[in-house]
Amino acid sequence: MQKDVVPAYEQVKAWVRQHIARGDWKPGDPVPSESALMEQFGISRMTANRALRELAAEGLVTRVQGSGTKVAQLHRISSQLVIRDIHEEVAERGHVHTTRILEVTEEKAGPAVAESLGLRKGARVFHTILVHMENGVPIQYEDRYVNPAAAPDYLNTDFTQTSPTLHLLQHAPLTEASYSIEACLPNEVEARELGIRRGEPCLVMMRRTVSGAHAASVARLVYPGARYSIAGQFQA
Amino acid sequence: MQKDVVPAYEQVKAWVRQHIARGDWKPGDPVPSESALMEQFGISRMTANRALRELAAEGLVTRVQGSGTKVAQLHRISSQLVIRDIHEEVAERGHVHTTRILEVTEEKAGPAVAESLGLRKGARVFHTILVHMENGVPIQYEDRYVNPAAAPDYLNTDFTQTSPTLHLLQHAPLTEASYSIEACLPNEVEARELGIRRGEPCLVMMRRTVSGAHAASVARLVYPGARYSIAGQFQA
DNA sequence: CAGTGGTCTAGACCACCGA
DNA sequence: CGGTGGTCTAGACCACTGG
Repeated sequence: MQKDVVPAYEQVKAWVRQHIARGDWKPGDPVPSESALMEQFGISRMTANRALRELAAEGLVTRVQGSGTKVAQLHRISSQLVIRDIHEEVAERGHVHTTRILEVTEEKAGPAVAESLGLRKGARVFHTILVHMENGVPIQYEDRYVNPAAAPDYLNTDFTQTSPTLHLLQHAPLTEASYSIEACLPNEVEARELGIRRGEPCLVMMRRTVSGAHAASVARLVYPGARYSIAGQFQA
Repeated sequence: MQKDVVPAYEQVKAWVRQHIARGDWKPGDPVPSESALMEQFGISRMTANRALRELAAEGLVTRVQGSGTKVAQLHRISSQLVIRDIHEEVAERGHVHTTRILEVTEEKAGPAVAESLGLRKGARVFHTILVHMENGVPIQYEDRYVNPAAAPDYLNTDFTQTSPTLHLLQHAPLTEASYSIEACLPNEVEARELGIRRGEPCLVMMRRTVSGAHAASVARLVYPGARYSIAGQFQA
Protein backbone atom coordinates (compact mmCIF):
# COMPACT_ATOMS: atom_id res chain seq x y z
CA MET A 1 0.00 0.00 0.00
CA GLN A 2 2.54 2.53 1.14
CA LYS A 3 5.10 1.74 -1.50
CA ASP A 4 4.13 5.05 -3.08
CA VAL A 5 6.84 7.61 -2.86
CA VAL A 6 4.25 10.23 -2.00
CA PRO A 7 2.28 9.43 1.15
CA ALA A 8 -1.46 9.16 0.74
CA TYR A 9 -2.22 12.03 3.07
CA GLU A 10 0.10 14.25 1.04
CA GLN A 11 -1.74 13.32 -2.13
CA VAL A 12 -5.01 14.26 -0.53
CA LYS A 13 -3.57 17.53 0.69
CA ALA A 14 -2.23 18.33 -2.76
CA TRP A 15 -5.56 17.52 -4.34
CA VAL A 16 -7.48 19.77 -1.99
CA ARG A 17 -4.90 22.52 -2.28
CA GLN A 18 -5.18 22.42 -6.03
CA HIS A 19 -8.93 22.82 -6.02
CA ILE A 20 -8.61 25.82 -3.75
CA ALA A 21 -5.77 27.42 -5.67
CA ARG A 22 -7.56 27.01 -8.98
CA GLY A 23 -10.65 28.57 -7.53
CA ASP A 24 -12.86 25.50 -7.98
CA TRP A 25 -13.69 25.87 -4.32
CA LYS A 26 -14.04 29.38 -3.02
CA PRO A 27 -13.73 30.63 0.53
CA GLY A 28 -16.66 29.32 2.53
CA ASP A 29 -17.31 26.38 0.23
CA PRO A 30 -17.39 22.96 1.85
CA VAL A 31 -14.47 20.59 1.42
CA PRO A 32 -15.26 16.88 1.07
CA SER A 33 -15.72 15.26 4.44
CA GLU A 34 -13.37 12.68 5.87
CA SER A 35 -15.69 9.85 4.94
CA ALA A 36 -16.06 11.20 1.41
CA LEU A 37 -12.28 11.26 1.07
CA MET A 38 -12.08 7.71 2.46
CA GLU A 39 -14.18 6.42 -0.39
CA GLN A 40 -12.73 8.61 -3.07
CA PHE A 41 -9.12 7.78 -2.31
CA GLY A 42 -9.62 4.35 -0.77
CA ILE A 43 -7.93 5.37 2.44
CA SER A 44 -8.76 5.01 6.09
CA ARG A 45 -10.36 7.74 8.06
CA MET A 46 -7.22 8.48 10.08
CA THR A 47 -5.42 9.27 6.87
CA ALA A 48 -8.13 11.56 5.59
CA ASN A 49 -8.24 13.15 8.99
CA ARG A 50 -4.54 13.82 8.98
CA ALA A 51 -4.69 15.48 5.58
CA LEU A 52 -7.51 17.81 6.55
CA ARG A 53 -6.08 18.48 9.99
CA GLU A 54 -2.76 19.55 8.53
CA LEU A 55 -4.46 21.79 5.99
CA ALA A 56 -6.37 23.36 8.85
CA ALA A 57 -3.10 23.92 10.72
CA GLU A 58 -1.76 25.69 7.66
CA GLY A 59 -4.84 27.85 7.67
CA LEU A 60 -6.11 26.77 4.28
CA VAL A 61 -9.33 25.30 5.61
CA THR A 62 -11.49 25.71 8.67
CA ARG A 63 -12.91 22.77 10.56
CA VAL A 64 -15.86 22.84 12.90
CA GLN A 65 -16.92 19.73 14.70
CA GLY A 66 -20.38 18.69 13.73
CA SER A 67 -20.49 21.14 10.87
CA GLY A 68 -17.74 20.26 8.47
CA THR A 69 -14.62 21.48 6.72
CA LYS A 70 -14.74 24.64 4.66
CA VAL A 71 -12.31 26.64 2.59
CA ALA A 72 -10.93 29.37 4.83
CA GLN A 73 -11.22 33.05 4.14
CA LEU A 74 -7.74 33.58 2.82
CA HIS A 75 -6.90 36.43 5.10
CA ARG A 76 -4.07 35.37 7.15
CA ILE A 77 -1.38 34.71 4.69
CA SER A 78 1.66 35.02 6.78
CA SER A 79 5.37 35.12 6.50
CA GLN A 80 8.14 34.24 8.79
CA LEU A 81 10.30 36.82 10.37
CA VAL A 82 13.24 34.90 11.67
CA ILE A 83 15.85 35.93 14.18
CA ARG A 84 19.10 35.24 12.45
CA ASP A 85 22.71 35.80 13.14
CA ILE A 86 23.81 38.75 11.05
CA HIS A 87 27.15 37.14 10.33
CA GLU A 88 25.40 34.17 8.78
CA GLU A 89 23.11 36.45 6.85
CA VAL A 90 25.95 38.42 5.32
CA ALA A 91 27.98 35.32 4.61
CA GLU A 92 25.01 33.85 2.79
CA ARG A 93 25.08 36.77 0.41
CA GLY A 94 28.70 35.86 -0.32
CA HIS A 95 29.96 38.97 1.41
CA VAL A 96 32.42 39.59 4.20
CA HIS A 97 31.14 40.41 7.63
CA THR A 98 33.28 42.37 10.05
CA THR A 99 32.59 44.01 13.37
CA ARG A 100 33.76 47.21 14.97
CA ILE A 101 33.61 47.15 18.74
CA LEU A 102 32.63 50.39 20.40
CA GLU A 103 31.86 49.28 23.90
CA VAL A 104 31.93 46.12 26.00
CA THR A 105 31.17 46.89 29.62
CA GLU A 106 29.36 45.96 32.76
CA GLU A 107 27.00 48.62 34.03
CA LYS A 108 24.25 49.28 36.49
CA ALA A 109 20.88 49.03 34.84
CA GLY A 110 18.94 52.22 34.36
CA PRO A 111 15.22 52.10 34.98
CA ALA A 112 14.21 51.34 31.39
CA VAL A 113 16.74 48.56 30.92
CA ALA A 114 16.01 47.08 34.34
CA GLU A 115 12.33 46.97 33.55
CA SER A 116 12.87 45.32 30.17
CA LEU A 117 15.13 42.67 31.60
CA GLY A 118 13.03 42.10 34.68
CA LEU A 119 15.80 43.16 37.05
CA ARG A 120 16.00 45.62 39.91
CA LYS A 121 17.14 49.09 39.05
CA GLY A 122 20.88 49.28 39.51
CA ALA A 123 21.42 45.56 38.97
CA ARG A 124 24.49 44.58 37.00
CA VAL A 125 23.96 44.18 33.28
CA PHE A 126 26.23 43.67 30.32
CA HIS A 127 26.29 46.32 27.67
CA THR A 128 27.77 46.10 24.20
CA ILE A 129 27.75 48.48 21.29
CA LEU A 130 28.95 47.16 17.96
CA VAL A 131 28.83 48.16 14.34
CA HIS A 132 28.36 45.39 11.80
CA MET A 133 29.82 45.88 8.36
CA GLU A 134 29.17 44.12 5.10
CA ASN A 135 32.20 44.33 2.83
CA GLY A 136 33.43 47.16 4.97
CA VAL A 137 30.21 49.17 4.76
CA PRO A 138 28.34 49.69 8.03
CA ILE A 139 24.91 48.10 7.91
CA GLN A 140 23.88 47.74 11.53
CA TYR A 141 24.48 49.63 14.75
CA GLU A 142 23.78 47.26 17.60
CA ASP A 143 23.24 48.56 21.12
CA ARG A 144 22.50 45.66 23.41
CA TYR A 145 21.94 44.96 27.08
CA VAL A 146 22.24 41.41 28.32
CA ASN A 147 21.00 39.79 31.50
CA PRO A 148 24.03 38.17 33.20
CA ALA A 149 21.84 35.39 34.51
CA ALA A 150 21.03 34.29 30.98
CA ALA A 151 24.55 34.46 29.54
CA PRO A 152 27.21 34.74 32.25
CA ASP A 153 30.07 34.43 29.76
CA TYR A 154 28.80 37.14 27.49
CA LEU A 155 31.57 39.66 28.11
CA ASN A 156 34.31 37.11 27.46
CA THR A 157 33.17 36.60 23.91
CA ASP A 158 35.40 37.76 21.09
CA PHE A 159 32.82 39.79 19.25
CA THR A 160 35.01 40.07 16.18
CA GLN A 161 34.54 36.32 15.81
CA THR A 162 31.15 35.62 17.33
CA SER A 163 28.24 38.01 17.09
CA PRO A 164 26.16 38.70 20.19
CA THR A 165 23.17 37.09 18.53
CA LEU A 166 25.09 33.91 17.89
CA HIS A 167 26.49 33.80 21.40
CA LEU A 168 23.04 34.23 22.84
CA LEU A 169 21.48 31.67 20.52
CA GLN A 170 24.11 29.18 21.58
CA HIS A 171 24.13 29.87 25.30
CA ALA A 172 20.60 30.97 25.97
CA PRO A 173 18.29 29.19 23.54
CA LEU A 174 15.45 31.58 23.11
CA THR A 175 11.92 30.67 23.81
CA GLU A 176 10.19 33.91 23.14
CA ALA A 177 10.81 37.32 21.68
CA SER A 178 9.06 40.48 20.77
CA TYR A 179 10.05 43.25 18.46
CA SER A 180 8.95 46.50 17.03
CA ILE A 181 10.13 48.19 13.89
CA GLU A 182 10.08 51.91 13.39
CA ALA A 183 11.54 54.53 11.12
CA CYS A 184 13.75 56.98 12.96
CA LEU A 185 16.48 59.46 12.37
CA PRO A 186 19.79 58.40 13.85
CA ASN A 187 21.29 60.28 16.74
CA GLU A 188 24.68 61.87 16.34
CA VAL A 189 26.70 58.85 17.43
CA GLU A 190 24.72 56.42 15.32
CA ALA A 191 25.01 58.62 12.26
CA ARG A 192 28.75 58.98 12.69
CA GLU A 193 29.35 55.28 13.23
CA LEU A 194 27.12 54.25 10.34
CA GLY A 195 28.70 56.87 8.11
CA ILE A 196 25.47 58.58 7.19
CA ARG A 197 24.02 62.05 7.56
CA ARG A 198 21.79 62.91 10.50
CA GLY A 199 18.87 63.43 8.17
CA GLU A 200 19.03 60.00 6.60
CA PRO A 201 16.23 57.77 7.80
CA CYS A 202 16.93 54.45 9.47
CA LEU A 203 15.01 51.31 10.29
CA VAL A 204 15.16 50.74 14.00
CA MET A 205 14.30 47.40 15.46
CA MET A 206 13.84 47.05 19.17
CA ARG A 207 14.01 43.46 20.18
CA ARG A 208 13.58 41.74 23.48
CA THR A 209 14.38 38.08 23.86
CA VAL A 210 13.45 35.63 26.56
CA SER A 211 15.25 32.40 27.34
CA GLY A 212 13.39 30.09 29.64
CA ALA A 213 12.77 31.92 32.90
CA HIS A 214 14.98 34.91 32.17
CA ALA A 215 14.59 37.91 29.95
CA ALA A 216 17.85 37.47 28.10
CA SER A 217 18.53 40.66 26.27
CA VAL A 218 17.18 43.88 24.86
CA ALA A 219 18.69 45.32 21.74
CA ARG A 220 18.30 48.40 19.62
CA LEU A 221 19.31 47.64 16.06
CA VAL A 222 19.72 50.59 13.72
CA TYR A 223 19.88 49.99 9.97
CA PRO A 224 20.64 52.72 7.49
CA GLY A 225 17.49 52.96 5.41
CA ALA A 226 19.23 53.29 2.14
CA ARG A 227 21.27 50.13 2.60
CA TYR A 228 18.93 47.72 4.23
CA SER A 229 15.43 46.48 3.85
CA ILE A 230 13.47 43.74 5.48
CA ALA A 231 12.01 41.54 2.84
CA GLY A 232 9.89 38.47 2.94
CA GLN A 233 7.47 36.17 1.26
CA PHE A 234 4.03 35.13 2.21
CA GLN A 235 2.84 31.68 1.35
CA ALA A 236 -0.63 30.31 1.74
CA MET B 1 -10.17 6.80 27.98
CA GLN B 2 -10.74 10.05 26.18
CA LYS B 3 -13.06 11.52 28.75
CA ASP B 4 -10.18 13.82 29.71
CA VAL B 5 -10.77 17.41 28.80
CA VAL B 6 -7.19 17.65 27.61
CA PRO B 7 -6.34 15.18 24.85
CA ALA B 8 -3.54 12.76 25.56
CA TYR B 9 -1.35 14.01 22.76
CA GLU B 10 -1.63 17.54 24.13
CA GLN B 11 -0.57 16.34 27.53
CA VAL B 12 2.48 14.70 26.02
CA LYS B 13 3.29 17.85 24.06
CA ALA B 14 2.98 19.99 27.15
CA TRP B 15 5.19 17.62 29.10
CA VAL B 16 7.92 17.67 26.49
CA ARG B 17 7.64 21.42 26.03
CA GLN B 18 8.04 21.94 29.73
CA HIS B 19 11.22 19.91 29.92
CA ILE B 20 12.66 21.91 27.07
CA ALA B 21 11.57 25.28 28.41
CA ARG B 22 12.94 24.53 31.85
CA GLY B 23 16.22 23.51 30.33
CA ASP B 24 16.08 19.92 31.58
CA TRP B 25 16.70 18.92 27.99
CA LYS B 26 19.07 21.10 26.03
CA PRO B 27 19.33 21.52 22.30
CA GLY B 28 20.70 18.32 20.81
CA ASP B 29 19.54 16.16 23.70
CA PRO B 30 17.39 13.17 22.83
CA VAL B 31 13.66 13.25 23.51
CA PRO B 32 12.01 10.03 24.69
CA SER B 33 11.13 7.82 21.74
CA GLU B 34 7.61 7.04 20.71
CA SER B 35 7.72 3.64 22.36
CA ALA B 36 9.08 5.17 25.56
CA LEU B 37 6.20 7.60 25.59
CA MET B 38 3.76 4.77 24.95
CA GLU B 39 4.80 3.07 28.13
CA GLN B 40 5.19 6.16 30.21
CA PHE B 41 1.81 7.61 29.37
CA GLY B 42 -0.01 4.38 28.61
CA ILE B 43 -0.94 5.54 25.15
CA SER B 44 -0.78 3.99 21.71
CA ARG B 45 2.03 4.71 19.33
CA MET B 46 -0.13 6.78 16.99
CA THR B 47 -0.82 9.16 19.84
CA ALA B 48 2.82 9.48 20.83
CA ASN B 49 3.64 9.93 17.18
CA ARG B 50 1.17 12.73 16.79
CA ALA B 51 2.55 14.59 19.78
CA LEU B 52 6.14 14.41 18.56
CA ARG B 53 5.18 15.10 14.95
CA GLU B 54 3.36 18.27 15.92
CA LEU B 55 6.25 19.42 18.08
CA ALA B 56 8.50 18.86 15.10
CA ALA B 57 6.18 20.92 12.92
CA GLU B 58 6.44 23.72 15.45
CA GLY B 59 10.19 23.46 15.24
CA LEU B 60 10.74 22.52 18.85
CA VAL B 61 12.26 19.15 18.08
CA THR B 62 13.99 17.51 15.16
CA ARG B 63 13.15 14.02 14.04
CA VAL B 64 15.35 11.78 11.95
CA GLN B 65 14.13 8.41 10.89
CA GLY B 66 16.26 5.66 12.31
CA SER B 67 18.06 8.04 14.60
CA GLY B 68 15.53 9.56 16.93
CA THR B 69 13.96 12.75 18.15
CA LYS B 70 16.14 15.50 19.54
CA VAL B 71 15.62 18.95 20.97
CA ALA B 72 16.09 21.41 18.13
CA GLN B 73 18.63 24.17 18.07
CA LEU B 74 16.32 26.97 19.00
CA HIS B 75 17.40 29.23 16.20
CA ARG B 76 14.49 29.83 14.02
CA ILE B 77 12.02 31.36 16.32
CA SER B 78 9.68 33.08 13.98
CA SER B 79 6.76 35.38 14.01
CA GLN B 80 3.88 35.89 11.74
CA LEU B 81 3.52 38.96 9.66
CA VAL B 82 -0.06 39.02 8.57
CA ILE B 83 -1.70 40.98 5.82
CA ARG B 84 -4.61 42.66 7.48
CA ASP B 85 -7.21 45.12 6.49
CA ILE B 86 -6.23 48.46 7.99
CA HIS B 87 -9.82 49.28 8.78
CA GLU B 88 -10.09 46.19 10.92
CA GLU B 89 -6.78 46.95 12.56
CA VAL B 90 -7.81 50.44 13.57
CA ALA B 91 -11.24 49.31 14.67
CA GLU B 92 -9.63 46.70 16.88
CA ARG B 93 -7.83 49.44 18.74
CA GLY B 94 -11.21 50.97 19.39
CA HIS B 95 -10.50 53.90 17.11
CA VAL B 96 -12.27 55.37 14.14
CA HIS B 97 -10.95 54.68 10.67
CA THR B 98 -11.65 57.10 7.86
CA THR B 99 -10.31 57.41 4.35
CA ARG B 100 -9.45 60.36 2.17
CA ILE B 101 -9.58 59.57 -1.54
CA LEU B 102 -6.96 61.27 -3.65
CA GLU B 103 -7.21 59.35 -6.87
CA VAL B 104 -9.28 56.55 -8.41
CA THR B 105 -8.41 56.09 -12.04
CA GLU B 106 -7.70 53.75 -14.87
CA GLU B 107 -4.30 54.22 -16.46
CA LYS B 108 -1.85 52.68 -18.86
CA ALA B 109 0.80 50.76 -17.01
CA GLY B 110 4.27 52.21 -16.99
CA PRO B 111 7.16 49.81 -17.37
CA ALA B 112 7.74 49.21 -13.66
CA VAL B 113 4.09 48.59 -12.85
CA ALA B 114 3.59 46.42 -15.93
CA GLU B 115 6.52 44.29 -14.93
CA SER B 116 5.32 43.88 -11.36
CA LEU B 117 1.84 42.89 -12.42
CA GLY B 118 2.99 40.67 -15.27
CA LEU B 119 1.26 42.76 -17.91
CA ARG B 120 2.38 44.32 -21.17
CA LYS B 121 3.60 47.88 -20.98
CA GLY B 122 0.67 50.17 -21.66
CA ALA B 123 -1.94 47.66 -20.51
CA ARG B 124 -4.86 49.07 -18.55
CA VAL B 125 -4.44 49.07 -14.81
CA PHE B 126 -6.41 50.52 -11.93
CA HIS B 127 -4.72 53.09 -9.79
CA THR B 128 -5.85 54.37 -6.40
CA ILE B 129 -4.25 56.71 -3.95
CA LEU B 130 -5.79 56.96 -0.50
CA VAL B 131 -4.90 58.28 2.89
CA HIS B 132 -6.03 56.26 5.89
CA MET B 133 -6.68 58.08 9.11
CA GLU B 134 -7.01 56.89 12.66
CA ASN B 135 -9.20 59.22 14.70
CA GLY B 136 -8.63 61.82 12.04
CA VAL B 137 -4.84 61.52 12.09
CA PRO B 138 -3.22 60.26 8.87
CA ILE B 139 -1.40 57.01 9.44
CA GLN B 140 -1.00 55.49 6.00
CA TYR B 141 -0.56 56.80 2.48
CA GLU B 142 -1.56 54.02 0.11
CA ASP B 143 -0.57 54.15 -3.54
CA ARG B 144 -1.83 51.02 -5.27
CA TYR B 145 -2.00 49.54 -8.75
CA VAL B 146 -4.42 46.69 -9.37
CA ASN B 147 -4.57 44.14 -12.14
CA PRO B 148 -8.06 44.39 -13.70
CA ALA B 149 -8.04 40.67 -14.40
CA ALA B 150 -7.84 39.93 -10.69
CA ALA B 151 -10.48 42.40 -9.52
CA PRO B 152 -12.61 43.74 -12.38
CA ASP B 153 -14.93 45.62 -10.03
CA TYR B 154 -12.17 47.38 -8.18
CA LEU B 155 -12.95 50.89 -9.36
CA ASN B 156 -16.62 50.63 -8.44
CA THR B 157 -15.79 50.16 -4.80
CA ASP B 158 -16.73 52.87 -2.35
CA PHE B 159 -13.35 53.25 -0.73
CA THR B 160 -14.76 55.28 2.11
CA GLN B 161 -16.60 52.12 3.14
CA THR B 162 -14.37 49.29 1.94
CA SER B 163 -10.62 49.48 1.94
CA PRO B 164 -8.69 48.28 -1.11
CA THR B 165 -7.15 45.51 0.94
CA LEU B 166 -10.54 44.26 2.02
CA HIS B 167 -11.96 44.41 -1.51
CA LEU B 168 -9.00 42.45 -2.79
CA LEU B 169 -9.13 39.90 0.02
CA GLN B 170 -12.79 39.32 -0.75
CA HIS B 171 -12.61 39.24 -4.53
CA ALA B 172 -9.16 37.88 -5.18
CA PRO B 173 -8.24 35.54 -2.34
CA LEU B 174 -4.51 35.80 -2.19
CA THR B 175 -2.25 32.86 -2.54
CA GLU B 176 1.11 34.50 -2.38
CA ALA B 177 2.70 37.80 -1.54
CA SER B 178 6.05 39.42 -1.09
CA TYR B 179 7.03 42.57 0.67
CA SER B 180 9.92 44.73 1.60
CA ILE B 181 10.14 47.28 4.34
CA GLU B 182 12.43 50.26 4.22
CA ALA B 183 12.95 53.56 5.93
CA CYS B 184 12.52 56.50 3.58
CA LEU B 185 11.84 60.18 3.57
CA PRO B 186 8.47 61.05 2.13
CA ASN B 187 8.21 62.95 -1.13
CA GLU B 188 6.46 66.27 -1.17
CA VAL B 189 2.98 64.91 -1.84
CA GLU B 190 3.25 62.17 0.75
CA ALA B 191 4.50 64.60 3.38
CA ARG B 192 1.69 67.00 2.68
CA GLU B 193 -1.02 64.37 2.76
CA LEU B 194 0.33 62.74 5.89
CA GLY B 195 0.73 66.09 7.54
CA ILE B 196 4.39 65.70 8.34
CA ARG B 197 7.61 67.48 7.47
CA ARG B 198 9.73 66.33 4.56
CA GLY B 199 12.54 65.41 6.91
CA GLU B 200 10.46 63.09 9.03
CA PRO B 201 11.30 59.46 8.37
CA CYS B 202 8.67 56.99 7.26
CA LEU B 203 8.31 53.26 7.10
CA VAL B 204 7.63 52.26 3.53
CA MET B 205 6.25 48.86 2.71
CA MET B 206 6.20 47.70 -0.88
CA ARG B 207 3.87 44.82 -1.26
CA ARG B 208 3.01 42.63 -4.20
CA THR B 209 0.17 40.16 -4.01
CA VAL B 210 -0.69 37.21 -6.18
CA SER B 211 -4.09 35.61 -6.48
CA GLY B 212 -4.11 32.30 -8.27
CA ALA B 213 -2.72 32.81 -11.74
CA HIS B 214 -2.69 36.62 -11.66
CA ALA B 215 -0.47 39.12 -9.98
CA ALA B 216 -3.23 41.03 -8.26
CA SER B 217 -1.78 44.26 -7.03
CA VAL B 218 1.30 46.23 -6.11
CA ALA B 219 1.13 48.78 -3.37
CA ARG B 220 3.38 51.33 -1.78
CA LEU B 221 2.34 51.94 1.80
CA VAL B 222 3.89 54.89 3.58
CA TYR B 223 3.64 55.14 7.37
CA PRO B 224 4.80 58.17 9.31
CA GLY B 225 7.59 56.82 11.48
CA ALA B 226 6.59 58.69 14.56
CA ARG B 227 3.03 57.36 14.52
CA TYR B 228 3.37 53.80 13.47
CA SER B 229 5.47 50.80 14.23
CA ILE B 230 5.31 47.23 13.17
CA ALA B 231 5.32 45.03 16.20
CA GLY B 232 5.19 41.36 16.74
CA GLN B 233 5.88 38.38 18.87
CA PHE B 234 8.01 35.38 18.31
CA GLN B 235 6.93 32.11 19.79
CA ALA B 236 8.86 28.91 19.88
C1' DC C 1 -31.66 12.28 14.25
C1' DA C 2 -27.70 11.54 10.89
C1' DG C 3 -23.47 13.46 9.66
C1' DT C 4 -19.45 15.66 11.02
C1' DG C 5 -15.00 16.14 13.11
C1' DG C 6 -11.86 14.94 17.61
C1' DT C 7 -9.62 11.48 19.58
C1' DC C 8 -7.79 6.99 20.49
C1' DT C 9 -6.21 2.03 19.92
C1' DA C 10 -3.65 -2.17 18.57
C1' DG C 11 -1.90 -3.79 15.40
C1' DA C 12 1.02 -3.61 10.82
C1' DC C 13 4.85 -2.93 7.12
C1' DC C 14 8.44 -0.15 5.73
C1' DA C 15 12.93 2.71 5.41
C1' DC C 16 16.48 4.28 7.78
C1' DC C 17 20.33 4.67 11.23
C1' DG C 18 23.90 3.27 14.16
C1' DA C 19 26.41 -0.22 16.36
C1' DC D 1 20.93 -6.37 13.83
C1' DG D 2 17.59 -3.74 17.00
C1' DG D 3 15.61 0.63 17.62
C1' DT D 4 13.86 4.53 15.50
C1' DG D 5 10.50 7.20 13.01
C1' DG D 6 6.98 7.31 8.67
C1' DT D 7 2.94 5.65 7.30
C1' DC D 8 -1.34 3.19 7.19
C1' DT D 9 -5.60 0.53 8.63
C1' DA D 10 -10.10 -0.81 10.65
C1' DG D 11 -12.29 -0.28 13.99
C1' DA D 12 -14.11 2.52 18.18
C1' DC D 13 -16.42 6.18 21.35
C1' DC D 14 -17.35 10.80 21.84
C1' DA D 15 -19.16 15.80 21.23
C1' DC D 16 -20.95 18.76 18.39
C1' DT D 17 -23.95 20.71 14.56
C1' DG D 18 -27.72 20.96 11.72
C1' DG D 19 -32.26 20.10 10.22
